[in-house]
Amino acid sequence: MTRQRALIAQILRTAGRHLTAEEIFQLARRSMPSIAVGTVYRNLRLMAEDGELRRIEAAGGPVRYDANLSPHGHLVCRVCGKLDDMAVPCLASYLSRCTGEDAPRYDLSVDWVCPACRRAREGGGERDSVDQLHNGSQTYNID
Amino acid sequence: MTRQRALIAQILRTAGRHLTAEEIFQLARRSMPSIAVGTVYRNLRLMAEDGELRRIEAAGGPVRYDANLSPHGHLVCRVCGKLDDMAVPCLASYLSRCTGEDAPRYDLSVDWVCPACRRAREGGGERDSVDQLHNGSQTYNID
DNA sequence: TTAAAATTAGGAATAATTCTTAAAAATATA
DNA sequence: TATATTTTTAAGAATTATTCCTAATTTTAA
Repeated sequence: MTRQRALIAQILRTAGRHLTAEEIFQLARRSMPSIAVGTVYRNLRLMAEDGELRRIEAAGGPVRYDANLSPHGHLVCRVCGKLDDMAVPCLASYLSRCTGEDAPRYDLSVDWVCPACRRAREGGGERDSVDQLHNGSQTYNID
Repeated sequence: MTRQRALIAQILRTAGRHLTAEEIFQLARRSMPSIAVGTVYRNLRLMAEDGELRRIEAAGGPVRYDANLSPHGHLVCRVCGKLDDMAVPCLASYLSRCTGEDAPRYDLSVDWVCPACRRAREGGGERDSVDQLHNGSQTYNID
């Protein structure tokens, strides 16, 4: 565990959102100006291999990294590109049965139009059902 | 619809597996030696935007393209890299409820060790339960 | 405290993809 | 059908994301 790796891990834990390698590099050099971009990539790769963080390959854009290790999917707005977390109950246990993995790692990204962009598109006014669904909790029965 | 685009669509439909842009380019130039790599990329992007084909971003490797439009996930072997299709019943309808999309497009890739690599690793011998799942209707070998 | 092993900074190299431009092809119009 | 307009193409330069290389530095082990 080097100072560089500790810094990268801390940035990701406190970010509160999904950062790209480049964003992590820019944040890291604020407190450690000598850090190299290759160091950021190498440590991100190693930590992902060790399961200390998750790689997420969201549609189109560059790879992002997530310190939240609990299984979840991602919603990608096709209008503004915003990335949201999404609970997918039961998916992990279904995949565990299919693959024989104890804790299967998956990457799920779903294309949608986020509530803000949907309202802008539809001219505002009516509240649509998407907001309620997104803020509520769904159950996913796969059996 | 140009000759180039028709060729690309036909290659993907008859491939029987998930091709990268580079593989599609190599196959295309056999019957149309003048085709340019940029043309392949542009048409793949346009066709994906139109929903005529699916982009799949499997862990690590380059983007692959899939003419199979029915919703399904992908299994990626972490040892040999082989890519298999995988049925995920109910996921599409769950995502439809969450996102408000009629036919939500998703990209699901799951990290596992395929049956062949698992046997090689464990020294062969015992049939494991993964094989049964794999040979059943859950998954089919595509790559 | 010193030796060995691992990691770093810095930059070159690579891979995948997009962009640019003039020419060719496709489509619309007369 | 001939011609004008629009779209798409080929070719390759440019860009973006990422990995690789090397000597120097840092970390770990003895």
